[in-house]
Amino acid sequence: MAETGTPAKDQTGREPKTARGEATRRAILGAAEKVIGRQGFNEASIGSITREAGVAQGTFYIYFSSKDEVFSELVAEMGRMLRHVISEATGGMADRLEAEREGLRAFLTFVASHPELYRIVQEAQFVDPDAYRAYFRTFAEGYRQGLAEAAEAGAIRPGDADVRAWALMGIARALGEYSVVFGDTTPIDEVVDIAHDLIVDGLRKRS
Amino acid sequence: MAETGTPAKDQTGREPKTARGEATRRAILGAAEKVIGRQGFNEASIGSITREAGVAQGTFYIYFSSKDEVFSELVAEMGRMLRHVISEATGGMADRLEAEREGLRAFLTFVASHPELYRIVQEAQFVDPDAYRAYFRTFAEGYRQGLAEAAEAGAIRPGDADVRAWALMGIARALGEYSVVFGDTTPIDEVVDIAHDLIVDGLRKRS
DNA sequence: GAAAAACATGAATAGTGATTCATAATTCAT
DNA sequence: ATGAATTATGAATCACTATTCATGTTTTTC
Repeated sequence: MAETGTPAKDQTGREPKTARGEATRRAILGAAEKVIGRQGFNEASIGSITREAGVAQGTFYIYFSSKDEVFSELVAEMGRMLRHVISEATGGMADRLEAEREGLRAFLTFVASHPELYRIVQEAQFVDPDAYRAYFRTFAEGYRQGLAEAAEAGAIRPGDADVRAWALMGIARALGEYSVVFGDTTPIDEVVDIAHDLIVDGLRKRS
Repeated sequence: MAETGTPAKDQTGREPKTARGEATRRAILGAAEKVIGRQGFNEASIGSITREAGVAQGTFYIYFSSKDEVFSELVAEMGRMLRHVISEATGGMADRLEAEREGLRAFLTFVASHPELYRIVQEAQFVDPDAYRAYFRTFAEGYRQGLAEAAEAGAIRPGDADVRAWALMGIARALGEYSVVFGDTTPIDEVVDIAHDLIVDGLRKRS
């Protein structure tokens, strides 16, 4: 009966039923994150993943039904971790503009310490478009709501929450990429302050 | 601009020396844009590209030395076209903030009419990281300069031009993706106005 | 108008790597 | 302890596709 916890997908690689199996599955997932994050989806062979995990090639298929499946799982994991980290950071904040700042800081901090996961999400656009869109839609929807409520409450200027949500996500993403992909070394706190200043007050000079 | 015409790279597929060859090369490049843009780099086989172009498989290698090479060429082409379109749109503008608006509009318009090229640039991050970084660095540098000069001249509030350039590129990119990848149908002009309002005046409510 | 140069063909090659499977080892339940 | 379930192995399979090449066609050159 029970059978909760089962993602209800297809006949995917079955869940381990032993501590030993659980450990092996984790090892493979961790190795996949490392190897795919480093070499990209196509360069990362099942062989290189299992080698990194220290198991035989066939073992992979005990826990995952395909190369794509392990990838999707990583994308979903990234989404969960990120949402957790951000909501943790902005949880009790009353001031929307401050929440904006702290959310950005949490995002950039997380990304800096998980560059592999970051690359994986980017690549998901091509490897697993559904997972990619789900990832962004989930974020965008939460963001949109927050902005809409803040505008409603008069905490920020009114304006289309949808487009704003995408624009602000775009800033976060670009700055994450700036450091991860382009290797910029400006300290996160500085980047956050500069970007937050732009987000809050815009470019226009005031008299 | 000028340029010699010979990219000076390695022993790449040679340039055509005949009108006929020129036409074939163009056909292949166009087919590659269509097929790779639609199916992604890895799904797009040389066979599918040459079929689309209406030539034999071997013909591909008369003009390109590898699958990667045709890809790089497309990325470079996208960069050139985009820079041209944007500088065309913002060329004589005195007001920096207006230039910002028109640049964004030009970008979104271009992207909407060339969704394949857009996807290709995104994918370049994994297929040809050097081309990808070159593409963004070139944009970022131009943007940075524009912002720095505007700040210098007192046309906008002072602030780190580098981070701002990346943030603003991020907005453009996210909004482009919003329409191309996520199929949003909000008219470009509306999106531009909302985003420009945010860029210029920020989120903060003023008394 | 003939040899040369350029272009085109598509079947063959050749390397790759995801997935399967027969077999073996380990762990669990009783 | 012992049969059943679970987990692990890694060599073999199998499909796929980038690239090459020997040959044929078209265009240019003189």
